[in-house]
Amino acid sequence: MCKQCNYTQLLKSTGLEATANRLLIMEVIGSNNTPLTAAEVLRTVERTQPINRVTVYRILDLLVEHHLLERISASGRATHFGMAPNKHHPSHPHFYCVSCGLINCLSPESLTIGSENLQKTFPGRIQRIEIRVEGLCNTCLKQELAYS
Amino acid sequence: MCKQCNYTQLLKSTGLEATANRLLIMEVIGSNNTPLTAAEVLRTVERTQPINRVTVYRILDLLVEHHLLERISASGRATHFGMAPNKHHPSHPHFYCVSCGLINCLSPESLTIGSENLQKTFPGRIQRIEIRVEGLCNTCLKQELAYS
DNA sequence: CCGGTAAATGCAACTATGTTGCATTTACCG
DNA sequence: CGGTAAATGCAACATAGTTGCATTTACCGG
Repeated sequence: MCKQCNYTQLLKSTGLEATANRLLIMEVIGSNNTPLTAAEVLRTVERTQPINRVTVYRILDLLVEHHLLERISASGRATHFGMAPNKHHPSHPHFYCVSCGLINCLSPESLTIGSENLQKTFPGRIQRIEIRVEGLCNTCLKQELAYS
Repeated sequence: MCKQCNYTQLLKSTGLEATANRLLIMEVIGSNNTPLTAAEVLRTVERTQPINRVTVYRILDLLVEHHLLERISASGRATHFGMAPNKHHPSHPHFYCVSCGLINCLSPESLTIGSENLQKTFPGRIQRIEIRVEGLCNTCLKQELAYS
C-alpha cells in the first residue's frame, strides 16, 4: 500500500514512540497490497524478530486508535487491518469474496457516495464510512461457471 | 423490521421446511428493529423453547445462504443478522457506534451510491454492497461533550 | 552516568465466537 | 407403518480477541 510513508515520522507525529515492534507492524501492513489479519501480521513479524501475540493485538488497537491503521471487517471472519486514509492513501472500498475469503482494495473512484444528507441529519458524529463489496472474485467465478 | 412478512411463506418459497426453530428465529430477527448477534437470537428464542446454540448458528447460516437474512459486520465484534432486502425491506446502510457498540439501521435514502463504474469494470460477480457508517451515537457524543 | 518512573512487552489464563463429527430425533413420503 | 433424509442436540474443538500481572525497556531529571 505504501512505500512513500516514513513510519517513524508517522508514529511520532501522533505522539507515539517508534518502537521496533510498532515500526515492523506498520511496515508489514503498509507494504502489503491487501489488508492483513492480526494472525497474518504476527506470522510475518515473527520471521524478523520474536514478538508476542498479545503485543500484536495491542499495537494494532493502538494504531487504529491513533488513526494510523483502519479495521476492515469481513463478514464473520477475522478483522483485517490496512493503512488508514492519509495524504498518500485516499479512503477506498474493499472487495470480499464470499467463496474464498479474499479481500482486495478497490480504487477510490470505483464507487461514488453521497453522504451530505446523512451528515446534515445524523444526531451523532460520523467518523468514517466503510464500504464492502461482496461477491465472487474472478477466480471463483470462473470455477463456478466451469462446474455448471 | 417486519410485521408484514409471512415467515412460513418466505421459508417455503426458498424450498426450506418451516420448522418451529426456523420460524422462531425469523420472527425474532424480523420483529427487532436492529440486527442481532447469534448469542442474542439464542437468548431470545430460549425464552420460548429450548434450542441448542449450534442449531442457532446452523439456521442463521442456512437463512443467509437462502437470502432470507443478511450478515451485518461490526468491526471485530460478533456478526449481526438482519432481514435480507426484499420487497418490504429495501437494502440500507447501518450505523455502528465505536464507543458503545450500538448498531442501528439507517434509512435507505440517507446515502446515495453510484456503482455503475464498478459494475462495468469488475472482473468477478458483485452480489451485495454493505455500507457501515461508524462514529459516535447521539448518547455517546453527549457524554463526550459533557466530560470535556 | 545513575536511579526512578512510566511505557512497552511477555506470559498465562480466560472469554467470546464460531465449527465439526457423530449420535439421536423428527418429519415426510410411498 | 416403516424407511429415509432432514433437522437437532451434544461434546469437543478451533479461532479470535482480552485481561491481569510480572518483567523488561526506554526515557528523564539530577
